[in-house]
Amino acid sequence: MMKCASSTEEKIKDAARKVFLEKGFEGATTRDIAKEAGLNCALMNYYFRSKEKLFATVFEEMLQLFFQGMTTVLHKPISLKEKLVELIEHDFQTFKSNPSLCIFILNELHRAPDHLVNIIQAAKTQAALLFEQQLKEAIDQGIVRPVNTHHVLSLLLSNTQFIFLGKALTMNTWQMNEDDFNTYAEDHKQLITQMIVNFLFIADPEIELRQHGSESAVLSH
Amino acid sequence: MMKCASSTEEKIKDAARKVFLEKGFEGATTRDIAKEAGLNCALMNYYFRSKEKLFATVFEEMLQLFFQGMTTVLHKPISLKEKLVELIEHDFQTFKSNPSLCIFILNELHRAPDHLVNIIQAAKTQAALLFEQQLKEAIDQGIVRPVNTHHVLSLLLSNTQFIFLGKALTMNTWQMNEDDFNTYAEDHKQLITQMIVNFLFIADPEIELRQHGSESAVLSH
DNA sequence: AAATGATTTAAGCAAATGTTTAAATTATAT
DNA sequence: ATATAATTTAAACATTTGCTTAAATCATTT
Repeated sequence: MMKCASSTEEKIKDAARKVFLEKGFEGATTRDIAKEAGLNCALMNYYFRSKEKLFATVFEEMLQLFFQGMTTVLHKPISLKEKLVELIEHDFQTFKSNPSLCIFILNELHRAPDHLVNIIQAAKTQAALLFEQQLKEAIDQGIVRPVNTHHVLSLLLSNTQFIFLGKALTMNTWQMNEDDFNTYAEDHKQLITQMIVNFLFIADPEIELRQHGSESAVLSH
Repeated sequence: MMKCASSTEEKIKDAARKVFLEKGFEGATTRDIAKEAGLNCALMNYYFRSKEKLFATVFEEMLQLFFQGMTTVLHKPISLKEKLVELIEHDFQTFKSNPSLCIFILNELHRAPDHLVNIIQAAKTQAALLFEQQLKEAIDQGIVRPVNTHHVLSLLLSNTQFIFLGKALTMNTWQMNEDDFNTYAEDHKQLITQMIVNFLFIADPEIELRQHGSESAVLSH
């Protein structure tokens, strides 16, 4: 009864993912996807009912993958500071291995806000609240500057996303090749990690001086 | 010989700007634009030769406007710190009054990198070098942490853009109305200004304690 | 092997798209 | 006023689009 359904289905999804990421929803055509998959274009509607449905499937899977990584980090039994560092690391890794992902997600957010909002709402309850609680505790303990969860998440996401959003521009403007860019991205990751941690965590001079040496030395006159 | 060319031309550009901003290049149709302008759709090709050319015109004008503001700030005879603050203020203002502008620009960067790159290259030589020089001087004087110009510009742009890129998501996720969002954006502006300035400028305890009171107080144990 | 149901294909449909055409209208110069 | 050139319009053109159809192919069951 079944020949190799899952195989073709996967081929279509793979092709769709690639083409949608590259050209966006409107920019991609069903024939583009079929060609990329090396399949008849009617198959697209046989397995998924429409371009819209195929897109939604691919999009949700991709977002799922992204959130899964974040959720894993958020659930780890580690300190808030370690969590922040790992979240930044995770985002950098994700977007580095797939630079089109940011603009793809942001585009969908602009095209059909409700779609993304619904997915986020579902994922939110899982682990974000845990993070929020941990942040609040740290604030209560006077370890962290009093700041809204939302602001913190914005800081993380904006600083990790942007570098990859502007990758083409950066490489061109500053005459970089792929290696140069990776070096630059790595530097920037260190920089924003330091900046965000320094900003959020209220420095305990005794400890901070040993941990961050040069950065904090200047504050100890 | 001329009836009211410039008037119709402007009407088309206004309509195109609006529709392109809303739906992007592929998402917008020539008929959408004609309808928005209340004009026959053949006029679009009479004044601009093609959809692509119309888009390029509108896009370049919009980018010009954005850079003009930045250039003005960069040319002001003020300190580096004041410049940073004003740049952040300018970007926030620009994107606040036109939230679609970020995604629009980033989209074009993804769709046709060369287009944007050429424009930027032309604008770059004007005022950015001036900023770079001022930054380097400050670093030499030990006022500012040794950091690349590019990193600084990334910090500015990423933190100002992101909040507006994710506006729809933010408002929905955190149940905000337009006023709430504006308040949040204003808060975030203050926060990132403080964070970036604190990070870049090497604090002179004597002065900093008076300027930033609560933030730096903790560092003075 | 024959029958059945799942999968794949080629062909094409209806609508939409960017663009052109040729005629109609309007403004301007003589 | 009339001729001329600029502007505007309705209609249509050729492609491209998402999607459907109906026949062909393949795998599985009996």
